[in-house]
Amino acid sequence: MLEKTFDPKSVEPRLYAAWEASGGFKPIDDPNAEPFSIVIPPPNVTGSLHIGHALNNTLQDVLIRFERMRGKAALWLPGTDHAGIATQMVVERQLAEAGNQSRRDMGREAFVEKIWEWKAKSGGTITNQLKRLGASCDWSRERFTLDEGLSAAVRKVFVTLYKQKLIYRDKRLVNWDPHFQTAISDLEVEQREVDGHYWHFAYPLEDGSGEIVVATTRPETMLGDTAVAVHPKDERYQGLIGRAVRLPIVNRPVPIIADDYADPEKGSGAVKITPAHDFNDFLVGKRNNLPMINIFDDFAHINDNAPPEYRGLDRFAARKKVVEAFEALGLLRGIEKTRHMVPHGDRSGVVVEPYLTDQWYVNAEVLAKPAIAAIENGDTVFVPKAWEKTYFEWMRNIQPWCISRQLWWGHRIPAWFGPGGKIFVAETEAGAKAQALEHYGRDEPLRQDEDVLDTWFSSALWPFSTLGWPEKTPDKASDLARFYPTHTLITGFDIIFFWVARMMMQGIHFMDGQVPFKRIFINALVRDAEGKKMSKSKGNVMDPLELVDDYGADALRFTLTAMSGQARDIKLSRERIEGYRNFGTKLWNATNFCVVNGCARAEGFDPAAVKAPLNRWIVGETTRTAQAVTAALDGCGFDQAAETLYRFIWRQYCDWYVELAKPLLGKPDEPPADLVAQAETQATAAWVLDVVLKLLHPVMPFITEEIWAQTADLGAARDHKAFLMVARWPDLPSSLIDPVADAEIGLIVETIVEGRSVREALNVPHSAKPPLLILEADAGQRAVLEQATPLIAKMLRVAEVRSVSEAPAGAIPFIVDGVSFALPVAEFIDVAAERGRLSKEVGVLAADIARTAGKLANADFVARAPEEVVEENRERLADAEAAKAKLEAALARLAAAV
RNA sequence: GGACGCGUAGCUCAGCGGGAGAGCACCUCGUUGACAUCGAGGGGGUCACAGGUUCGAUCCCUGUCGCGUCCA
Repeated sequence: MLEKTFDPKSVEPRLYAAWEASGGFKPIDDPNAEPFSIVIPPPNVTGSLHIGHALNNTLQDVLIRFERMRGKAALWLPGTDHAGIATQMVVERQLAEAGNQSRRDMGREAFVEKIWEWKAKSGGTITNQLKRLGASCDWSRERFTLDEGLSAAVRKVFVTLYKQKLIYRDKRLVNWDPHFQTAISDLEVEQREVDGHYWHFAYPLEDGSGEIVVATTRPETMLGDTAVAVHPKDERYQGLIGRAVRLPIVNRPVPIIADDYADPEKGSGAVKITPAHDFNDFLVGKRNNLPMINIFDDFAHINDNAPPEYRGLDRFAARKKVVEAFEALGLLRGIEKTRHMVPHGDRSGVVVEPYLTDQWYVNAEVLAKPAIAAIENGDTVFVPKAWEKTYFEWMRNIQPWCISRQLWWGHRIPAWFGPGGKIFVAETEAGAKAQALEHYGRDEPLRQDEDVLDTWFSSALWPFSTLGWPEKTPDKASDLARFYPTHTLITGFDIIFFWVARMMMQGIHFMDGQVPFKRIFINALVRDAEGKKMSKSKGNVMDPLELVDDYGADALRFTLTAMSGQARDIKLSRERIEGYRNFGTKLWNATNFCVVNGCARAEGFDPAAVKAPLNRWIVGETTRTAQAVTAALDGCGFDQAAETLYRFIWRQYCDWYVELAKPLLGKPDEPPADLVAQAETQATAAWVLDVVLKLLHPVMPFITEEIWAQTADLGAARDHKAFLMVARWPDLPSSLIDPVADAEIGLIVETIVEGRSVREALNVPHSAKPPLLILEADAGQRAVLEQATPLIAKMLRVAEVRSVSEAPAGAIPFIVDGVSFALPVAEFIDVAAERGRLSKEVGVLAADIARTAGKLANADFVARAPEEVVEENRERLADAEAAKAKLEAALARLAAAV
C-alpha cells in the first residue's frame, strides 16, 4: 500500500540529494559508451530562475535523462555567466544601499574584490534553483565564465585572433550607455516606443537667399550637425546641392549634400546629418567625407565642442535650450507630436547614445563564412529548421562585433599600450613586456587596456572552454576529445545572433573546423495566459519555484514539456499545471491499485508469451507507446512524447486496462476462477508499469523514481537495483504488437462505449441491468463477446451477453463494427427520445452515404485516387448502408410498438 | 519600411493532401472492487476571408484582412 498521495515536498529534496550522491549525474566511465553532451546556456550568475529558464532546463533535463537511460555517456555540463553589467550593477546597488563608498571612490581592485565576495555568497542561487527543478547536471564539472580555465581560453582566443588580424581597434559609433559609461551590445539595447516630437527647424542658407527646413526628434544633436542631406533626385533642392546653410546657434556653415538616405516623402525631404550621434548619419558621413563632431562626454553631457552656454548641460536640458533658442531666433517652424522608437539600455533603463569611441572589434564577417557553411551543409541542424533563416539573415549581413566594454567586471583585455600608443597583445603581461623590449630596445612602462570584454565573448567559447581547452586539446584523451562537438544545444531564439551564431564562429575557428554542436533546438518563449511577455513591470511573472511549491516539480516539468510545441509561444496557466499534477496522482493511484492487487514482477516474465487477449493487447499498446516516445525524444519532439505518455497512461492503462483486468485479477480476498490468467495479469500489469515508469522518467523524474523505489520489492528483482534514473530504456520489438488481440479488445471496448452512450441517451437508470443481446455477428466476434461477458456485464451494467435471433419489442438497437446489438429496456424507454436518437443516427448515416456515394460515382476519383482510398470508401459506403438499414428497421418497429 | 511566423471548439493548442482532435471550461449523471487531484455521458468548429492547383484542400500556391516577433 502506498501513501494516500504523492508528496513532492518531502520526496523531491530527498531524491535529488540521493541522485547526486550516487554519482549518477556524471557520464558513465565505459569507454565504449557513445558520448552525448549538452552544455547549459549559462544563466547569469546574478540570475534567479524564471519560467523561461524552467522551460529551457526542463527540456535539457528530459533529453539528458533519456540519453543517459539509453546507455550513453551522458554529460550535461552546467555553469554560470559572469554577466558584466548585470553583476556590476547588482553589487554597486548593494554598496549604495549599505552606504558604502561608490565604485569609483573604492577603486577598481577593491570593487572587483567586492564582486567576488558577493559571488561567493550569492552566486549559487540559480544553480540551487535548477536543482529544485530536478536538473541532472554534472555539478562536479560546473564552470564559471570568469574562472581561471575559461579566462585562459579567453586570452588565448583574443591573442590568436589579434595575430590573425581578426581582432582590431577602430573608431566607430557604438551604443553608449551614459549611466554605466560603457559601450553595450545590440542585445543590451531595448527599443521602446515613447511619445516625442518632431521639431521643424529652419536653417538659413549661408548666402541669406532663403532657408531649408529639417525635422528632428533630437534637437540637441544639431550642435554636432555637419551637413544637410537631400535626395539626389529631389527636384525641389536641385539648385541647393553643393551650397551651404549656416547652422544657427553654432554659427557654422555646413554643406547641403545629395544622398539617397534623405527620403523625399518625409517632412520637407531634407534631413540634418549628425555623423557622430546617429547610426544612419554616421554612414552618410563616411560616404560623403563629412567631419564627425562629438558633442557629448561619457555622461552624455555637452562637451567643449559646443558653444560655451551649452557646455556641461545634460542632453535633455540641452534639448530644451536648443528649442528655446530656435524659437527666440524665429527659426522654429513647427512642433509635431509623434510616437517613435528610442533605444534604452536594458539594464540601466536610460536612453542609449550612439557615441563615437575607440573600441576593439572582431571581424565577424570572416568568421561567419564557415559558420554559415556548417548550417548549409548540415554539419549542424536547426530544429525547427525554419530558424536557420533567422541565422542566415543575420550572418550574411553581419557587422563588426564590438567586444570592448568600459566596465570593471569581466575579462580584462590582454593588450598593453606603450609609449607612442604602440599596442602589445599577449596572454600575459610578461609576454607583452617581452614584445615591448624587442620593439623599443629597452624597458618602457606599459599600461594595460582598462577595458574588459563583452560577456558574450567568453560565452562564445563555452562549448570548448568548459571542456578544458586550451589546456586540453582535441587530440588527447580528455573531456574535450570525448565530448566535443556537443550533441544538442537547447536555447531560446532571442539569443540566436548573440550567442548561438558566435559559438558557431568561434567553435569552428578554434576546433579545427569542428562545429560546437550537431543540433540546435530552439525552444519557445513562455508568456502569460494573455500571451504577454512576462515582465516584472507588468506584474505577470510566474515564479517557477512557487509553482514547484504548489504543484511539485514534476507537474511543472510535464506542463512545460507538453506545451513546448515548436516555434510557438507558450501561454502558461495554473489550470494546466494542476491538470498535470492530477496526472501524476492518477499514476500514483494506479500503482496503488497494482500493489493492492498483487501485481508483481514475475521471474523470467516474457511479454511475448502472454496468452490472455487483454494482456496481449496492453503489451502491444505499451510497445507502440515506447516506440513513439523514443522516436519523439530522439527528434526533440518533447510535446509529442508528453502527449503520448499522457494518453497511454490515463486513457489506456488506467481507463481500460486496469478496468478490464479487474475480473481477471479477482478481489484481494476473493480469488478468481482462473488462477493462471490471474497470475499472468498480475505479472503483465507490473511489467507495463515498469516500462511506463521508465518512459515517463525523463519528464517526471521524481514521482517515477519514488514509485520505482516503492515497488522495488514486489516480486522478482529488477534487472538492476539502482535508481530508475540509470535504468535501461525500453527497447520493445514490433513483434509484441498482436493485431488479433487489438481487434478483440477493440470490439469489447467499442461495445461498452456505444452501449454506455445508448444508456445515457435514453436515461436508462444505473440500477437497471438488462441483458445485452447480440443479433448479428460473425462467429469470431460472437465468441469474443460471449467470452468477455463478465467484463461487459460489469462495465456496461448488463446482466449477461446473449445471442438471440430476433430483437424483442422495444429493444434499443446499436451497431459496433458490424455487430448488431439490442438492449431490451422497454420498461424505461422514452419513445420520443429513442425515436429522436434513431432519427439523428439515420440522418448522420444518410449524409455520409450521400457524400461517399457521390465520391464513388465520380469517375475521376475512382480512376485517380489510390486504390486503398477507393476501397476504404467502398467499405465505408457498405457499412453505412447496412447500419442505416438496421436502424431504419428499428425505427419502424418502434412505430409499430406504439 | 524589411524579414519571419501565426489565425482550427468559449480558452490554450495538436493535426498539415482522403470527411477535424486533446486538455481546460461548460451541461447531465454517478458514494460501481486504485483514484472526487475521480468516473460515465453530452453539447459545441462554413479549420480568418477570396481565388487557384488537385479526382479530392483545414493542410499546397497566390492575394486580402487581423495578430505577433525580430530587424531597420
